[in-house]
Amino acid sequence: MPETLPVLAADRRSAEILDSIWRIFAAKGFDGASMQDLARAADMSVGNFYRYFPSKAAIIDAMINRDLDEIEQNFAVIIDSADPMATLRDTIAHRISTEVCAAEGPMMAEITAVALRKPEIGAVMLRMEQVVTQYLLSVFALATGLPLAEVTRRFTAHAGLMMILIKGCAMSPRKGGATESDLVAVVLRTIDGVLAEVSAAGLKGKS
Amino acid sequence: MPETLPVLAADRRSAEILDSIWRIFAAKGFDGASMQDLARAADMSVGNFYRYFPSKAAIIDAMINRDLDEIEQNFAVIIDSADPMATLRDTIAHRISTEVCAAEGPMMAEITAVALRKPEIGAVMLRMEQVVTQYLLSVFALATGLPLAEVTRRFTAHAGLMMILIKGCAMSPRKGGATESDLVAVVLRTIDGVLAEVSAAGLKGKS
DNA sequence: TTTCCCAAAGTGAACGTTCATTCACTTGGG
DNA sequence: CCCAAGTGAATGAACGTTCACTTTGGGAAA
Repeated sequence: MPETLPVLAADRRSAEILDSIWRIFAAKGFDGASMQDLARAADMSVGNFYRYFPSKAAIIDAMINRDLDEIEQNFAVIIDSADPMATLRDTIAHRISTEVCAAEGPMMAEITAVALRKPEIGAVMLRMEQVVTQYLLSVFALATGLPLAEVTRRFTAHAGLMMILIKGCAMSPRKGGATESDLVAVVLRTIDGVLAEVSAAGLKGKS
Repeated sequence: MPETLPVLAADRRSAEILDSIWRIFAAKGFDGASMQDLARAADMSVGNFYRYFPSKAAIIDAMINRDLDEIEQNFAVIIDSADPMATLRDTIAHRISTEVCAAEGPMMAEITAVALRKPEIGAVMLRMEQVVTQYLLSVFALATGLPLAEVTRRFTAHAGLMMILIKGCAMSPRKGGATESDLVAVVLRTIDGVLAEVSAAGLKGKS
């Protein structure tokens, strides 16, 4: 094994680095964080840091793919569960929750802003959203029993709406550190409405 | 008139400057745009630019208050109209529209990111959202005939949801330059649902 | 009318700092 | 002994900010 192991080790190291620098990125922003800041946060010299991430864009790219990996794991659990639709709802409810939003909001906002500014990053983020959309549609298809093509045709926009709501919760301004729980409740109720609409299409199709 | 006129002139000049630099800010971001970039875009020397905006935070502050002025004018039209609820809906529909979102999205995303990162800017943005919320609640009160206190208690979160949807539309990633019209349609339908819920409370209260 | 004056508007070179990026070098495990 | 991992000083460009200076225009004095 002269090839796969070193590559895996380097990837693991990259993941460790992302762990240590993400708070710096969230606190100072894409342009505000200097390479020396990031290297110091990762406990290494500037020169060595460049061996892992040759540019800032590469860091954001890696962070997005990192989030994507985590999301894929979440969806694996959802799809394998007994009631995928209910598990999806619970997962979203957790992601919407005040604490999770406060932790991930600044980073999401930063990446969103950069994605709209730099086309290269925008492409990466668009691909990520498309993957998430595919997963959501898979769950919809599983829950309704409808063919994926029909679900895609009818509910792609519904999936997009759900993502907007989730992102919106994370990025809404905080009064004293937390999004108001009332707002979270209403958003969750709206998501429940969307999911109910999808489920209803399944029942109608079956009857 | 030795005082009021000069002040107004300076404010007008500041507004002109904001007009010329906002595209630079949207394209390069808060930290990415240098003072020399901004001064050049405003067609003036660096030193003179500092006379109008002594810091970047002052620029964002001015931009937010600028947006707020525009929004207040919109709401003045809405509240004075024959059917405030319907006019509100049309105004939102226009703001959600693909072209408007593509134009304002990057700037909104940038400000949102900065607001979550710098508490001083976060405070300004929070105040802005609170003002907008107040206006929305005023329209709700006007349309339902319910007292403002009750409307505030029952529908503040609804107003927050509407703002999340509007921001979400502006900041969603674009495939080939525009948000998909399907998504816009679903979002608008959701907003219609929220407005209908509010209106229903008014009918119930009256019957 | 002409002259003069002064405050406001505007200039841009200069300063010290910080940045991204490079590279000759050292370290350590196999 | 070799190669990947790691170092950090060095470099030149770009940054924010300042400041001594010039230009402009609208009255007051002549």
